[in-house]
Amino acid sequence: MPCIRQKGATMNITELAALAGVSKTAVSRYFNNGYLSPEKRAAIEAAVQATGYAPSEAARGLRTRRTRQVGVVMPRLSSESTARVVDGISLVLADKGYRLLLANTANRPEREVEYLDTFRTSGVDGVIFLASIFTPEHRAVLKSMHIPVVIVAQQYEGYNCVYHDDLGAAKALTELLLRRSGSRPAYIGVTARDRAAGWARREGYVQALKEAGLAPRADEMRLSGFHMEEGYEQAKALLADHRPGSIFCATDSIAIGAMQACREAGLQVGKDVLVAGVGDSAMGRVTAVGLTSAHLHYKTSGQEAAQLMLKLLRRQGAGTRSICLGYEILERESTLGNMKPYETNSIAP
Amino acid sequence: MPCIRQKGATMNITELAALAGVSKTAVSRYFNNGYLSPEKRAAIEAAVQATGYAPSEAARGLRTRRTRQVGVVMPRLSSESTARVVDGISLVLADKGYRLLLANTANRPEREVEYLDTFRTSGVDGVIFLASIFTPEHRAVLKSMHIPVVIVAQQYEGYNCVYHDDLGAAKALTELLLRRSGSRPAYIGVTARDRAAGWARREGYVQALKEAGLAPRADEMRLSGFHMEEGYEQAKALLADHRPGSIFCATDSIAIGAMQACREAGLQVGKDVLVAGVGDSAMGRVTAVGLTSAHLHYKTSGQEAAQLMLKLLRRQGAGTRSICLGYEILERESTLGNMKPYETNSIAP
DNA sequence: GAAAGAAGTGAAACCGATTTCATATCTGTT
DNA sequence: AACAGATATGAAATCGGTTTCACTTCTTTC
Repeated sequence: MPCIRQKGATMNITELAALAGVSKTAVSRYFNNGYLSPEKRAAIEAAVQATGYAPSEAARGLRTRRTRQVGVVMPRLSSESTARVVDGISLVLADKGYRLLLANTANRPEREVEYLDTFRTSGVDGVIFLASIFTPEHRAVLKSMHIPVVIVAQQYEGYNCVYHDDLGAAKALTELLLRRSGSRPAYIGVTARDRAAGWARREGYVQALKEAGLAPRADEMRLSGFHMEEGYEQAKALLADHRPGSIFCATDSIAIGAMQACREAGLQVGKDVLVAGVGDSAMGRVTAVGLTSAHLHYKTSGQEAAQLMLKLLRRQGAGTRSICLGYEILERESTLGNMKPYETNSIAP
Repeated sequence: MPCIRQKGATMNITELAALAGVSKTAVSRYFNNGYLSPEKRAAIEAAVQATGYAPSEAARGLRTRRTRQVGVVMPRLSSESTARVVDGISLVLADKGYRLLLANTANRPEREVEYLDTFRTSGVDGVIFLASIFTPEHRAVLKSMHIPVVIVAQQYEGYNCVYHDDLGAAKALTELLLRRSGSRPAYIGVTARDRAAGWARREGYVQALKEAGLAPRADEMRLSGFHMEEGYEQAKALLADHRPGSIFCATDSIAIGAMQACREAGLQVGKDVLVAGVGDSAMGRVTAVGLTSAHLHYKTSGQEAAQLMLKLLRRQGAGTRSICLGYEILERESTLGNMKPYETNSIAP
């Protein structure tokens, strides 16, 4: 009499083998494309169809030391750019049968190290790291990992990186502001400890100024946080001191806060004062005055990072690889001045 | 002479036990709070500190049948509401030592079923399901899962759910539009197969009309997709037919598209035509005319779902539980008419 | 002071797969 | 006809933990 499995219990390879009338080795071969006669293959297939059996990932992982899981460490999910990157990663990985383990550090850098360590011990096959700042501790933990690591949005020598041309984008936008306003743009940015959004974008601004024969001035450069409100405060302070003809902001959120401050100061954005941001956020496309920004290919960077990870997991290629993605300047009303727009504020993509 | 492990190799419990001079049973007890003398505990602690040893999750999971992983199935990450929910989930789960396995269905419902099945076999301890539509296949797969399931953003009898009062929010907003405009609001929504964002919000609109003694009219109710562009198109068509005094939109994205269409038709939003949406998106807070919307507690719903999941994993409480979260109406300029605002369009939260 | 219970211990069985190994049966080549 | 190589097979070892079990020692309790 056949043994009926209890509800809730899962069948194992031995039982399935018995059901199909083959050895468990044969069943294992069925799932791993080993030598197997067509007859056995068919018998196993039928048994699998009938029972819905699937091999235990835990047992498989124990023996093979591969979990088919990739860990992703990120500062926070509720940020448009991060969400887009993770979206890109998940699409590519899922396609290749990898699962994605998420670690949300909620903007606490100490947690980044903690999670990297969790991943090291919990047996993921690789880690994709959406870094913001990079401390010696980060370096130490990354060194101690014996699995592939890909860093997204930041460039670090000796690591596999997928990043954006933050400097180029910032420089191009600053040049645009210079041309359109005919005067020195001010700057509102974030901490330089964030080498991409902080340092590189500021450096782009500085280089553009210098190449125009202008020396950057500390009182025209302000440090803000990532939130709209902080951009608003810094812009307010800036407008109280000087009255810049234009403001380059390191992120769209800051720029949107800045535009609000300008409006409240009685200035017409896009005319009296020009504003540009970076990131091409959904918000910047629907503001009162459309925000000029640089589109960074976030989703693509996630996809590229995942592709790179897959290559590393297949042990393809030696050494580390760096992929730099470009940018695209989208000019909207916030920098029009008296010129014709390159692109108007439209809801079309 | 002590055996030096090769680089890249991980130590196992037997080796650590040897190093600490105890049995592997003792080491296991160390990590699972079993009977253990203080002396042995100290010896093991020292060995763990020295080597950085951590038990293999695969081996542990094989024996215990618990992975400390919770699967999350969601339609897409690059949506503000979804990202906020997942953010909430991850915060609570991480805090309790659970890891989060992400399945991004990229808006393809057939993938939802596929991923639920993957989770069933890959040994997660529980599944949180951010459902949009619910087919018989969904029901079948969910029935066949012998692990806890929590459904977020939708309410289904017989399942553990955390959802929003979509009907109430829609009704309240429609009533607000009725009061402010003094005329019949039109409606732009999404497919009723989505019982929360589609059916419930439409029902809220219909109920508000009926209670005001008005019969809903099919030609004033239009079906849109979730994208801004589709809201724009539907609003354009609506404005070509009638000229409604106000439009209630099932989502903020649709509403923002609709506002754009109104503007292009030469109508002043908030005066000639009132517009409201649902979701309190970041975009709606920065539009030319601030968008009146209902704040839904997305992050909280993620946290509640995770809490509920933890309870289920601890086998606490019998039967299923449903948690309904409220809403908060945020009135901005898009519905002002000639009234004083309840809340002005400010960048403050 | 005997019995009952709690605390502490390690050998061995066990979880469910993959991989090794020894062996057998087919091809196609010399 | 002998041989090499590819195909096919299943018993047994293995991965690294947890759990069971049999047993010892130390407290309480009556």
